[in-house]
Amino acid sequence: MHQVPDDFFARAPELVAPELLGARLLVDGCGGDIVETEAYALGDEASHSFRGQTKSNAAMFGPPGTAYVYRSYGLHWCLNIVCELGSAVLIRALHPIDGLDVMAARRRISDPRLFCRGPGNLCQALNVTIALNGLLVTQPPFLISLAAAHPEIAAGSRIGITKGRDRKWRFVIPGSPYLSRPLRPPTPIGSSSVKG
DNA sequence: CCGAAGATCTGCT
DNA sequence: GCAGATCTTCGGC
Repeated sequence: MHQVPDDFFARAPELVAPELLGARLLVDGCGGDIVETEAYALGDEASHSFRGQTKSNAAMFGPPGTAYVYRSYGLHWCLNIVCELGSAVLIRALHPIDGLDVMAARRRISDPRLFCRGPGNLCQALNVTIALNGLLVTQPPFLISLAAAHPEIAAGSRIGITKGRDRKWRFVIPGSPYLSRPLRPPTPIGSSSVKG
């Protein structure tokens, strides 16, 4: 584990996203190791930045390393880390390690595999809300340490989007029990399943 | 000015 | 596998 270099996030999100796998993400000392990320680029029709800067997505146009937190479906919060201008990496799941009892209480469940399974659950477990929007993830209450060694990485289609499904910008540690969904093998032509 | 859509999650069938 | 919960911005009329 080591410090994040100053220019780490000042790159294309599809390069940063796989490198965040295995990194430890803590918020006020609570969190664990990232096992699933997705990249959203500027000019990417699936990205919130696609139609330009607005009030709600302004953090996406902030400096690299900025936290972009948005509300999803009126209920959940989701955490992104801004990369080069107008792009970001969505943190989708992590392996809970520190503050397990706190996360259990926030999530009101006891199975650690479910604490941070999916972007909404992750934010509930780490107490990430709009209050953290616009803050730098290289500063408190955030703490990010990159993995000492690169873990095994696999890529697939992003989840829950209707546009931009062609890009294989979902990155996971294959076989991890903490993924929001398992990574499925490439879908044969003509299959009923579309999601990867 | 109004309403459709949305980077989700849970519980029930 | 699917519908419902729930809210806010922004795009279109």
